[in-house]
Amino acid sequence: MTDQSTNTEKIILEAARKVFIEKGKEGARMQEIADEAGINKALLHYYFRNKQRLFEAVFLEAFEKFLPQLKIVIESDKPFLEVIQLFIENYINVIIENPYLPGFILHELSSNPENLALLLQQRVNNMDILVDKINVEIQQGKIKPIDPRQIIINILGLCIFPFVARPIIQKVFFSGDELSYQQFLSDRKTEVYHFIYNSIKA
Amino acid sequence: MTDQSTNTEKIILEAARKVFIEKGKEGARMQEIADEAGINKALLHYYFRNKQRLFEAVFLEAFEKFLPQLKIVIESDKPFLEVIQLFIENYINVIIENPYLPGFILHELSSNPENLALLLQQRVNNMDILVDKINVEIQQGKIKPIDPRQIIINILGLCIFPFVARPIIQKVFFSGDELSYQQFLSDRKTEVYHFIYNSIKA
DNA sequence: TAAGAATTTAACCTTTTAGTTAATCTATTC
DNA sequence: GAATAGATTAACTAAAAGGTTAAATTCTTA
Repeated sequence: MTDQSTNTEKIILEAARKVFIEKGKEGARMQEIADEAGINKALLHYYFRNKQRLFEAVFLEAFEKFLPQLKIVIESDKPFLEVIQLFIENYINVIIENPYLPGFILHELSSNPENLALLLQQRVNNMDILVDKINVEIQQGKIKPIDPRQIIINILGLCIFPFVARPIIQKVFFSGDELSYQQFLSDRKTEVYHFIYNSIKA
Repeated sequence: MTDQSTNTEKIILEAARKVFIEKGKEGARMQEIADEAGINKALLHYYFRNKQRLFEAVFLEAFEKFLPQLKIVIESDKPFLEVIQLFIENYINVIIENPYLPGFILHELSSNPENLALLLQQRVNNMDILVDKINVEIQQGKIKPIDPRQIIINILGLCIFPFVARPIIQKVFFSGDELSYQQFLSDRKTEVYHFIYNSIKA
C-alpha cells in the first residue's frame, strides 16, 4: 500500500462518512460519494469492493467513536459521582464534535440489528462491572437505591437525546437559531451532571 | 369514495407504515408495500400518486401520534410536578404501543428538516406557555432554578431514549431478553418521574 | 529509462425500482 | 340487465443505481 493509495482510501472514507451520515445507508448514492471524494466511481469499488463493505468501514469507525469511553468510568477508583462528572463533560464534548454520529448509529442499528452482537462482543461486556460498582455505592448509602441500569441509561439518554432530536429542539426552543442552540448544548455539560447528582445523591 | 376504497386506502396506509418504519423512507420499496398490503403495485399509485405522497401521509399520521399530548401539560391548572407525573406515564404508554415511531420520526426529520417548519407551525408553538408556567413555579420556590428548556428536554429524552436505543440497550443490559426489557420499560413510568422529581423539586 | 505493478478513468452492463398504460373486473344505477 | 363509473391488475417503460471491464495513466524499481 503506497502513500497515495492510503491517502485515497482516507479521502474516500471521509466522503463516504459525510454522505452516509447525511443520507443514511439506503439514501446514499455511490456516485455522490465518488463526486464528494472527487474521484471516479469505479475507484470506490477498487478500494472497497461494494457499497456494503464501504458502509461497514464507515459504520465501524463511527461506532468506535460513539461508544462511550466507559473505560474512564469503569477503571477509575474514584467515587461514582465524581467519575460521571468527568464522563458527562467528556462525552458531550465528543458528541458536539460529531453531532450526527448518534443518530446515524442508532438508526442503522435499529434497521439492521443483526450485526450488533458481533460489534458488542469484545467491546462493552464490562457493563456488569459498572453495575456492580453502582450497587456498592448504593449499599454504602452514597446513592439512592435505584436500578443501576436506569441510572446508566438516564445518563446516556440525557447526553445523547438533544443531538438525536436536534432539528425539532432547535426549531421549537430556539427558533432555529444556531448560536443559542450551541450555547444550550454547552450549558448541558454542567446541567446534566447537576440533574443526575440531585436525583441520585442519597 | 366507496366503502371498499376507504378500506383499501387504510390497508395501504397500514402496510406503508409498517414498511416505512422498518426500512426508512429510502430503504422502503413500493413493491414491498404492495405485497404487504396484498395488492398490485399500480394500486398504490392509484391511491397515493407516488412514493413521496404515500410517505408524507404515513409520516404525518406518525408525527401527530408522536407529538406529546402537551395539551395535558399546558392546559392543566395543577402544579407542574403533578401534571408531569401524569404526562410521563401517559407518554411512555403511548410509545410502548408504538415503539418504533420515535426513531422513525427523528431520523426522517434529521435527514429532511425542510418540512419541519410547516409541520410545527400550527402545532407546538404553545411551548412558550409551558416555559412560562415552569418559570412561575421556580419563582414560587417550588422548583429549583433550572432553565425550563433543560427540564422539558430532560423529560422527553428520558421517555424517548430507551426506545431509540432499543437494540443496543436490550443487548447490553438484558442479554437480548424481550421480557426483562419490557419490564424495564414499564418500571420506567415511575422511575423517570422520581428521577425528575428528585432533581428539580426545591 | 524501460518494464512492470499499482492506481485511475471512461464507457459499459445489469438489475432494480418508481411509475405508466391499457385492459379487466366489479359494483352501482338507470 | 345493459351502461357507466370506480377499482384492480398484468405487462410494460424509463430512469437510476450498483457494479464491471478494459484501457490509460502514474508510480516504483531494477
